Amino acid sequence: MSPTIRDVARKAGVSVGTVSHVLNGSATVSEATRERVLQAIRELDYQPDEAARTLRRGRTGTIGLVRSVEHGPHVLTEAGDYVFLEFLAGVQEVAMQEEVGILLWAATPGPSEEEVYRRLVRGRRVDGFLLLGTRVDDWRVRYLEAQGVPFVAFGRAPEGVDFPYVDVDGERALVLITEHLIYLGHRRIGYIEPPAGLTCAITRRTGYVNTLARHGIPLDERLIVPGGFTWEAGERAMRDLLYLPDPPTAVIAPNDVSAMGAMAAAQARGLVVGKDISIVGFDDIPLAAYWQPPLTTVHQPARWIGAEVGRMLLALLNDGAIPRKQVLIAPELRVRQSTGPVGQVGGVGY
Amino acid sequence: MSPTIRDVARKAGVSVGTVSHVLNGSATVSEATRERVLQAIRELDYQPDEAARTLRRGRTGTIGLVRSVEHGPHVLTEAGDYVFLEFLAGVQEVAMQEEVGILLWAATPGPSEEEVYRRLVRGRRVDGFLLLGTRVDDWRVRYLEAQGVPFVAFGRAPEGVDFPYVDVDGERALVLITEHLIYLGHRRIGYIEPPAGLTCAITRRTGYVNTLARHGIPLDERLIVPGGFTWEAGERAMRDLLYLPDPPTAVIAPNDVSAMGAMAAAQARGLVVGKDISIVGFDDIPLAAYWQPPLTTVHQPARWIGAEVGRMLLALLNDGAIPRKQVLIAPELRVRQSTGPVGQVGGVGY
DNA sequence: TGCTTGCATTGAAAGGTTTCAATTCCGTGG
DNA sequence: CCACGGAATTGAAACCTTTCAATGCAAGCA
Repeated sequence: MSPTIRDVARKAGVSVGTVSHVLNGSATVSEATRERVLQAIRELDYQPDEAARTLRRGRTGTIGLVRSVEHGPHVLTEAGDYVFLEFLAGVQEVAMQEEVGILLWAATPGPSEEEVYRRLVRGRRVDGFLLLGTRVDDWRVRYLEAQGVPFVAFGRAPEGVDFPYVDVDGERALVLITEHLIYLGHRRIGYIEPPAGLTCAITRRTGYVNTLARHGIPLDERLIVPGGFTWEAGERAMRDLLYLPDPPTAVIAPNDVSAMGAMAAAQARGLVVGKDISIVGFDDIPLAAYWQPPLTTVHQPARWIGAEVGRMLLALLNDGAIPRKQVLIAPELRVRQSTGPVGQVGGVGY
Repeated sequence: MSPTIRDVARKAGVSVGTVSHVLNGSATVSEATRERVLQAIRELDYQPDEAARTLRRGRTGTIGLVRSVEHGPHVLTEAGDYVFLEFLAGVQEVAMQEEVGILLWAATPGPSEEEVYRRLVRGRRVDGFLLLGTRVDDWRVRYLEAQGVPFVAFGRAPEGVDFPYVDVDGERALVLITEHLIYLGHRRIGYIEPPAGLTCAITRRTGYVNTLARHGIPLDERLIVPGGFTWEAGERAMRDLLYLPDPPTAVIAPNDVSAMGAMAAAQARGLVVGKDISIVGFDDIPLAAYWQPPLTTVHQPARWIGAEVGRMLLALLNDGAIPRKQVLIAPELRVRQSTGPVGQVGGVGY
């Protein structure tokens, strides 16, 4: 069907080797034959078969991106996904430029996810991986390192582990958030945790806990509730916090979408967000600034991170080395109207 | 490095052919040898090389999805992207189930996009394509049909063209929207168009124009302004409409995000949305219901569409045929508070 | 016993490229 | 006129599977 390199060779009156050399610049070819070969390629509309190339070269020109999704029928598009969208946009920008493909896969963490990675790696379908959201004890990291497959992560490496990544400094971010709330007069600050197991859960909590301590505010364990990145998780956590005998006057959510869910729960209780209760998010998704009330949050340049992570992986693939192995971004707090000075304590009629 | 089928054969004491048959069930293999082969595979942690498979089989197990992006440094994540996100989630759901990969690429419409498709098709990198947003005169459709490459589109085929697609009936949607506004008493209804060139621009406009006519409302060309799917496009279009000597009392935007931009522009003029001016979106993105004021819009089940389109393509690839070639979804109007009865005409103080 | 049948297994070709060692071809210097 | 060196080109192996025709073998039947 499709013309092969052999057809081109025949048409141009040269050997297949020569055509290949023209294609790849792998040997000097005289200008005359070069032109003849290119002409034949044009006339036949020839395009090298990528499978054959990959087989021979051992490189695919593709990077892998496996999305971790939870179980259930509607597994994807949980809220972290607005960040995913931006991240992906960044990755695509450099992928487009460098002419590499992105092989997108989805898997639920656990054995089936491991199977996916195994298949992609051992089946040689990709040259390297982008990891999204690193975990404290990350099987993927161990596996890819063991197999010698390059990867770069969006998400900090846990203590004692060393791999290339880009991340916003979550510990520092929580210092900023917590101090902001303390300066507003809050002393009972609720903290909704990111999903357990993620490295960001550790680092952020450290920032929260240390800042309270530094300001002489005793830690109340009941103010720390498990959470997740979804609207529903934020709603639920906020409800739990408001049920406390001595509820918080401010709440820190693990991301913007769950903060919005938390807002909804607070408003359902008749609270005015930014006045009766302060709420802080994380990510600064495009809509955060336009939310009612506009959401105080930490800016996460997901698109830039995506592009950077992509560039780092490509550098790793092309040169085997990387200019700067770990990039930790200083967080910026975007103060908006969802946070405000603490009101009359306990005066939130219920 | 990695073990090959030959290693497995040697270890199990059979020929490579037999191993392949075990792998693919392509011939009857006695239970005893079968078990021996599987054992060898396990011990070696063997995984067939996908490039070699693809080369031999002529199938990649991958479907292509090329995102059309506009020029500029920040090309992606224009607003259609919330829909893209949901759409992608749907596609990924079935891709995960059927164990096929998604090869994601990005290209700006024009010659470079054509080049991308050519490379993917002729380089045999994918088995088929998913098209996102069909155009009136769509080079991609012509090319893929000419090359005999299967594809399914999210977006209706233009008049006289026949290919498999899934879409919400845009014409009917605009009938619903326009009638809703007319019932609320509006007679000057602004219409912001989707980007020119998309098939949906044609079909939707038809619905708008016909409905006005059916209700005896004369068409005012000045109320139809060009637009796009971005926040900024909505803002700009709304500003233009409000500058008219006799501005509209209701405005229809091409999607939710541009509707939000339009809202911002109206509010900047001191108008109360839902009272002084009604605004309607399209898509019903997850945040539309939570917007202030909640946005009246047409629901577009993008996730379901993604899954359906994926299923259709896989059916096409596996069976060469498809149960139902074209799926046109009846639109549902979600009426919320961004639309309301027409106020005192012209009384919008400026 | 000889022959057929059917199952299990094998060997080798084919798929399309890259790459390496080998060859051809020129022109130049001795 | 020969030898040599460098540039251009070639041929074939290698990458790893799948698949098809062929082979081996045992059992069943006459």
